[in-house]
Amino acid sequence: MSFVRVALDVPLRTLFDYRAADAVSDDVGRRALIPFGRKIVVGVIMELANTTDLPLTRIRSVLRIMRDVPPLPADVLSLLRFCSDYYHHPLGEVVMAALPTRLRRRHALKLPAVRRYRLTEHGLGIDPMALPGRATVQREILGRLRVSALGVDEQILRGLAPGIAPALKSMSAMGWIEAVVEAPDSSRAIPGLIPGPVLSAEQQQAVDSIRRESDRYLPWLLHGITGSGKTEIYLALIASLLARDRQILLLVPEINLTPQLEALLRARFPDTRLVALHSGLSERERLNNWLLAQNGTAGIVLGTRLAVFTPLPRLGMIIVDEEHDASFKQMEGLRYSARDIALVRAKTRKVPVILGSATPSLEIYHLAHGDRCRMATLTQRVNAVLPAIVCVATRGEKLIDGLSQTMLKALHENVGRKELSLVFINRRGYAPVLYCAACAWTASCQRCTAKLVLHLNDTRLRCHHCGFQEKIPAACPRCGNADLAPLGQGTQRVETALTRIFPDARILRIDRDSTRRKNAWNQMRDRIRDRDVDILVGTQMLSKGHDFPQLTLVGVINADSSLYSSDFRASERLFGGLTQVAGRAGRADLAGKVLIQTEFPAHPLYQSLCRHDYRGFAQTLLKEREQAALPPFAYLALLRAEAPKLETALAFLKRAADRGHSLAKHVTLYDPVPAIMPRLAGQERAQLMVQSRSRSALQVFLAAWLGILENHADRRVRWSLDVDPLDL
DNA sequence: AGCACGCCGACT
DNA sequence: GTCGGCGTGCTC
Repeated sequence: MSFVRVALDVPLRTLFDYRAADAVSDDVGRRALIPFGRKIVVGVIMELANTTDLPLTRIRSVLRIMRDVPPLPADVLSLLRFCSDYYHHPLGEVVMAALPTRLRRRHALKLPAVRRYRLTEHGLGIDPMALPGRATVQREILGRLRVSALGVDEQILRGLAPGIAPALKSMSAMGWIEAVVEAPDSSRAIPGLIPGPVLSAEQQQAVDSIRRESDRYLPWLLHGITGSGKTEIYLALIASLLARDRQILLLVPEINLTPQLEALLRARFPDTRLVALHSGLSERERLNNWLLAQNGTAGIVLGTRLAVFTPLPRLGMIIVDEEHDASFKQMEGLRYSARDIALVRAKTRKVPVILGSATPSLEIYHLAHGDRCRMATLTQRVNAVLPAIVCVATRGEKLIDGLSQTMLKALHENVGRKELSLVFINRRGYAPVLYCAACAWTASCQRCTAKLVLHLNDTRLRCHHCGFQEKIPAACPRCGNADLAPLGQGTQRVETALTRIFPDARILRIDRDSTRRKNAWNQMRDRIRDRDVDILVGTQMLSKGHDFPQLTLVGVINADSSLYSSDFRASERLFGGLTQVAGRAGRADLAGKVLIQTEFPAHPLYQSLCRHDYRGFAQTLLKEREQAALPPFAYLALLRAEAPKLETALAFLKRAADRGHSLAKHVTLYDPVPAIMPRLAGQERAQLMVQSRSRSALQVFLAAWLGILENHADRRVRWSLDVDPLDL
């Protein structure tokens, strides 16, 4: 009798046994259609078995093993198992979350025809420039096909512009181009390569040392200051791997960053099939790209954290760009760190993994000082020097909408020189607080422990945590005073102030609100590139990986707010964030200057920042972390609980702690406390921290502890475990 | 999670 | 007399 053990998308820590007479070992990793309760669902076969622990009467039969796409390979299955064990999350949910949504459903798949187009003899003789001016799409296609003698995948062409499909049809009809239909795996050929800039000695050295060790598992921290050309290193490494017929997995923090990098990769490697994998794709694109990665056709997979689970038969290297970025950690459900999982995956596949950053996480920086991780360092900017960073003391200063005289003067001069300036505030909206001067009332969210943020362009108060919004009251709801005042600065307020102070300057605000409209961000980037802007006002969005070549002045206001936060990672993040914004200044041939307004110019963080001294600052923080037994010198887990009443959540955690104490060996359980934001979207939240100097002791404890917690579930409380939490 | 079963309050 | 509230238990 043969059985299969199936992973299902249910929050249960078990696999489910089914009868499957026709199952063979090649079916492990395949999807199966099965009856579950009174529904029919899709699961993934994790194991074959000859026996089962259940009475045979309870075993049902698999309806169909779905052999339409190849099975998940062994290394992905073991990675998913690892994830489930390490993050203590039900295996079924982990496995199903790693599949593209289309594959989680039972409907038959329409599999994409892999078709590429190439120029015919006739087409080769057509001069794109000789086409009528309005034939932009045809010109684009011809231009693209001219670069690649091998032809270009239809999917890639379709991505070039809207209206590609009909153009392909008519161009085929005219005999300019022809379609080549081929079996999925036959498209490999020696990839063409457009040479990039000549590498600096330092860059070349980094590339050489990584290349020397590229046949085994080895993590590399690529620590390169902003503007030092880390991307060129990735490209050089990618080129050598493609030449050896290997696939590269390139992970980036956010979708925002992919279009630029994607364009660069496509330009440099015109014959290599590159696929993107992120949540911004349609289900269909996601499935197609995933399949191209899985069957080995895609040479480069560029994706966000979810791409770390993609099957890659010829994987040769994993690159994690902006390794320190918090977006690599998923904050709900399976709370995994794609950066950490990338390390595990590289290890099982015996390939190198490159972790790039100008401001590495202390975890990785510390790791790179041991013998299990190498470090390659870039200390010089390509064709530029680092900007001068200067603190502007604001204590006792009179500020105009948050801006000091020094800042305004610098902006004035920079605008006069026709150079680009950036004012950075990490807060969108007009003002973070609406305040009644008569009775000290402030507008706060009914559902969260948070103040409502004043948005003046649509005259509403908004909660940035739960999305609640309402009209701005005409008078104080508590005392009737009609004189309500906005307190503090947001991007809109600074934009308004600058417009007033510099009436002739072209000012552009960039934050989540101003870029919400589709394509808005692209248009804004074009405006900046075309030098149609004098002053940019923006949030974090601006600091992540964007190059603004003419930017020479960066002003930072309200940086102090996170200086004395209760989160032990706050200063690491502040230093990193400020280094990243500062790094936007002074590229190409123009010197840059950075002004940071602060009440505490003598603070060691700012002192290190002004000296561009990441190393010194990191060493100070590491010493503190070691003394306090915090990561990377200890390992943490957080049991989070939420309930309608805080007392319920706290009581649950208290009971959990009581049950845990007897199990705790080399593990410390702290007292349950309310979360940083005790109420969020109407739910009250608390958390319990578990700490250990030993990762394995922590793991052993968590496994035993969760077993107990599951048997004492309180249905009023929703709880979850966060291993290696980033936010406390 | 989802969905059944099951036992107590206000309605056609 | 029933419709439906959500407590409890189960899914191979």
